[in-house]
Amino acid sequence: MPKQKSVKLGCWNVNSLKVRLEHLAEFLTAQPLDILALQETKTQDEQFPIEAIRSMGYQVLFHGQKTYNGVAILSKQPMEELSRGLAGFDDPQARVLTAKWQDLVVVDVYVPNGQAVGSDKYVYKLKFLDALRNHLQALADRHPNVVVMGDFNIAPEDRDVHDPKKWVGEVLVSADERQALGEIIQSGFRDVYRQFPQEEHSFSWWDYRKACFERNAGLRIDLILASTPLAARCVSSMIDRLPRSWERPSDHTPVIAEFSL
DNA sequence: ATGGCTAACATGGTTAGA
Repeated sequence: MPKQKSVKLGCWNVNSLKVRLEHLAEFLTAQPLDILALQETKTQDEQFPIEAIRSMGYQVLFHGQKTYNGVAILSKQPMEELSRGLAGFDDPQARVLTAKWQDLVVVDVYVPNGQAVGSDKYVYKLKFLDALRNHLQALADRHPNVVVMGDFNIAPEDRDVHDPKKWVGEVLVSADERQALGEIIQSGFRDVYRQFPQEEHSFSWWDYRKACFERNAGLRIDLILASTPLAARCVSSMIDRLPRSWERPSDHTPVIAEFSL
């Protein structure tokens, strides 16, 4: 019987890696995760701060572009890059990175925002989610332990929304995108945060405007989804609000899950 | 009423986020 070990994973939309490097170092000192998936690095690969990440004690894979989007996976132990983007979904936007870490397949995802229900960007969001479901299905067919984590830009349920009445039908909560997320989950994944008792009004993103963080007027749109066999090995999950309280923060805060493997 | 912040790119004001 192999010895059980604890593996801690997290995801965080940093809203510019360059601006948030000090916060990242501070966070990883407080929460020495085994794997951290970043979104919105907004960094071209040629300019990626490999050395700064290395000095934090982490290896890193990255898939970026100029100005927008960009994803990166940090880990203490070696990883192998499996793919960039989604098979069969030709996309110039750098939003998905898939890697193998020991027996785990890790998918770092930055789902499109969608701008407004019915817009071109909303249509793109739904197509992206369909391609993401296919990507995850193909991975889960070959690997029992798949985790997909990042900024989904969808609040799964009304309890993930500070004021559901105000948000009815809006992008991030609308029926079609919730349905698309539901299809991913129904294909064999679990939102591990909800496997444990959590405080009401737990959110992962707060608008910079109108003192939303101070009023806890937020949404839970950053998710860790684990394949069913892996989800059974999840022992805890939490949102770490602390980095959102720091000076000049990202508008998102990290989400963490611990597994017994 | 379409604002209110923040970041990138650029160096003033637009694009995008969510």
